[in-house]
Amino acid sequence: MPLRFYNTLTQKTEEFSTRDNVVRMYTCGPTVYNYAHIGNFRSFIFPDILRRWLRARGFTLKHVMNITDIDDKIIRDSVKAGKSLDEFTSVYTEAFLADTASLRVERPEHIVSAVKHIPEMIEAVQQLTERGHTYVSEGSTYYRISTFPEYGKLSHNDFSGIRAGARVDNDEYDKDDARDFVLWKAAKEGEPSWDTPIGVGRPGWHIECSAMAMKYLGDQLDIHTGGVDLTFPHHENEIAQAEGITGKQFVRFWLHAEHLSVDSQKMSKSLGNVYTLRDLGERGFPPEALRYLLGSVPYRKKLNFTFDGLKAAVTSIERLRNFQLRLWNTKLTEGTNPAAEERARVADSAFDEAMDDDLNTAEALGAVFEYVRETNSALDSGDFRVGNGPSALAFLAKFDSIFDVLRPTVLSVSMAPTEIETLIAERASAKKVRNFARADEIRKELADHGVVLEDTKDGKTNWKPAQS
RNA sequence: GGCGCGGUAGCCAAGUGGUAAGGCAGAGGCCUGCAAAGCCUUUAUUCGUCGGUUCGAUUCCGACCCGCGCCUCCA
Repeated sequence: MPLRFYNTLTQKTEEFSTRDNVVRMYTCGPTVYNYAHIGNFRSFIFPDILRRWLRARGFTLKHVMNITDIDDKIIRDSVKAGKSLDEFTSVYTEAFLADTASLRVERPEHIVSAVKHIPEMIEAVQQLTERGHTYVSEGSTYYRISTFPEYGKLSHNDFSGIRAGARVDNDEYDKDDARDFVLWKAAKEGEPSWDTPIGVGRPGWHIECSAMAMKYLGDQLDIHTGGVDLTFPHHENEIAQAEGITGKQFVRFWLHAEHLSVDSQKMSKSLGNVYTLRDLGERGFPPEALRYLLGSVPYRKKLNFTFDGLKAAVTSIERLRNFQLRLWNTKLTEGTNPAAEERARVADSAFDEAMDDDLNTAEALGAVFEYVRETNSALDSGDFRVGNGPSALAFLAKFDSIFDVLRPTVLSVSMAPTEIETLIAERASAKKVRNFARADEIRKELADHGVVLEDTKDGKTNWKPAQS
């Protein structure tokens, strides 16, 4: 079966390909008015896994993500903090980039700042005006959605019941129609603004994504990702803007990531269940645990975050790492077992098939763990030979090229390797004379330094860092 | 009210018109001086409820119940 994704636009799972094997992809990035929480990261780990899988399937990526560094909340909070826009947003932009880096989220080819693209947004608004899609009211420019009959096609909302031209009373805005949205906001006292041909003011939120996406990716994108909550109105408005200008289909595939809840409830400050990556770190969880947890549930399925789930992720990762260590450390007998090669082949194709099916990571992991169990069993029985090593390591490497969790972030070992080896040798001598008390004492000492020992059948002792 | 998603073992979760992947946790066992790691057995006669279609439905259809999201800013 070919690679396929569920497309919000058509509400169907569709085969994916591009003419030139280049994927033009846009991801709605963060609004940098605070530290990102773990729910936000689901929306960024998803496109990361998507990127990695597309590359594994031979595509070249041209991926753009925006940083929204001008909007109402930013203005509100920066004023409150007594900081300039740039002073205020740069803190959270840096934090976001650091967090996503520690979560091993690959950097898109372009990370673009909204405030650095004001001219592009002005031009987009002007083009919409030329095409009769806008009107000005009290200095602000609005998009008149009655000029875009297809409005609602992404969110599958029917807006035909809303009367075009019916004046809507609204405390804040003076719009002709309730669904019209602002493209350019007239300047207000004490707020940052730009003096431009379309007036003194600042951009509306929606226009930045359309303008920047088209600047870097052209008129038509292959994939656009974002959280489900952005489907309406943000992405609907992006379509109205871009297609209002070009008359061409803006995006072929709209992919939306479901939300994360915490203890079955929406994250909110009042419930005290908003967690950041730093919070998890303080509780002893490394970033890859969150990465695994968020990646293990298919992106279109709601995910309920619990600390038990996070612990399970840690244990699962450890199982995979142990397997990798075993492959590295075990002395294998000569030869190649065809059955083991077949297992690797079956697991590999099951993994591919699962990922091709709209990134079914849960099923892909099922293939991985089944393979690990069977191969551990073969290692126990000696049915796994030297010649089977490469296919096993290759499969594990493929898994890790997508999930990227095998490399430990924190090496909690607080002892030099030579010293560890010396103690292991001393323990071996103690064991030889059945001085188990001394042997256990040494093992305890090493454990206190974050070192876990494993005695193997052939009398060797391996060590590994303790899990946090 | 409109649009959309979901209800599968203690928890997370995959899946199919033909009789329930995988992970975590629990229990028992093998291995081990003891551990660690690993393996084996065990844990859903059953997939929200009630009807229907079918030789056969968890999987299709209908109704209902429950949870959630969006419809204003939101990943």
